[in-house]
Amino acid sequence: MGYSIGQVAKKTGLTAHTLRYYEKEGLLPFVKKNSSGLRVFSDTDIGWLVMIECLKGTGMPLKGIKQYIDWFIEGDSTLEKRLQMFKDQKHKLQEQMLQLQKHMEKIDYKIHLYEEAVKRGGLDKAETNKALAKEKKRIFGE
Amino acid sequence: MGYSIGQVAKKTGLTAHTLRYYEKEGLLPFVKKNSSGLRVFSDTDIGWLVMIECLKGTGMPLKGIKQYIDWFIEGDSTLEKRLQMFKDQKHKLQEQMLQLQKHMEKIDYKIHLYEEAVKRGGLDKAETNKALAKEKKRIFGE
DNA sequence: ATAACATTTAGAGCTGGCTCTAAATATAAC
DNA sequence: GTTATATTTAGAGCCAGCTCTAAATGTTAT
Repeated sequence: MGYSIGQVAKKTGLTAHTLRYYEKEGLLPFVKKNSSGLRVFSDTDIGWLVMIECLKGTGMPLKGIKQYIDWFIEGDSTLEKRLQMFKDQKHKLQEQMLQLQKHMEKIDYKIHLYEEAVKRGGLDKAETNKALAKEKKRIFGE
Repeated sequence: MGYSIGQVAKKTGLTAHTLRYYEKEGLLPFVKKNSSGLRVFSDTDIGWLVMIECLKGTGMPLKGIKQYIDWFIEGDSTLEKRLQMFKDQKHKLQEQMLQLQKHMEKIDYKIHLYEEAVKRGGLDKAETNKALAKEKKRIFGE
């Protein structure tokens, strides 16, 4: 029910330094301290950390995450803002996943090219130029 | 067939500053200069930029990208290394996409919670705690 | 030929997100 | 009770990846 900063660090993979940094940046406003001034993380704090990891992992900067937390503290008058934030983040995430899919196709193609190249001892210049021409067309138009 | 740094900047969305920085970091070793010292980007350079964007977009640091370019310059003796690099990057990309999928589930759940909350004018504490307990269990075990 | 704009260089500065230090205090293990 | 380990603070340092500056030179339009 109460965890030391070291325990939380071990379990989350973040360092104690990073946890203190997050607190300083306003991302962990609910972490309590005991009578000697040591941080005691609660289950709720773990929940916030999981959310922080999620938002950070989808590209939201710490400032954006702090905004969400500030809205949470502000209370029910910010429910729509928070909903909108999650909707926006979902949209960004979808675009991100589409982009990664495109990158995956390029990388798959490169793997194909290099597997052929390894077999024959050199890159296929014609194939390489074909791919190049396609990209040039995409960027500079016809 | 030959593009100024400004043209390339406009088309790729990178700034001219960034393009010069990439060159300085060894990412654009094939960009030529004309008789007055101005950069002239070729289709091949555009191709490299597209590859750079792809690798950067999948989380590879510029140093890793430079390593690939150095191997390319080194020639056919590095074909296997380059193949392996792309295979490693594909693997990382797959993990990344899985992770994003998990983040998406969390965000979808939050959207659901906040849509309910907006309807009723406040968050469902019971629901919130349920999700919290699940995360705590996942991180700290039983 | 002149004005407006683009490009060059070396190098300084900036931002985000940590990461580490040092010296003091707290807790745990024996 | 003493050692070993953990935590505290304020503040400095670090790294990646840009981003900008200034002063000189090049290019384009009229």
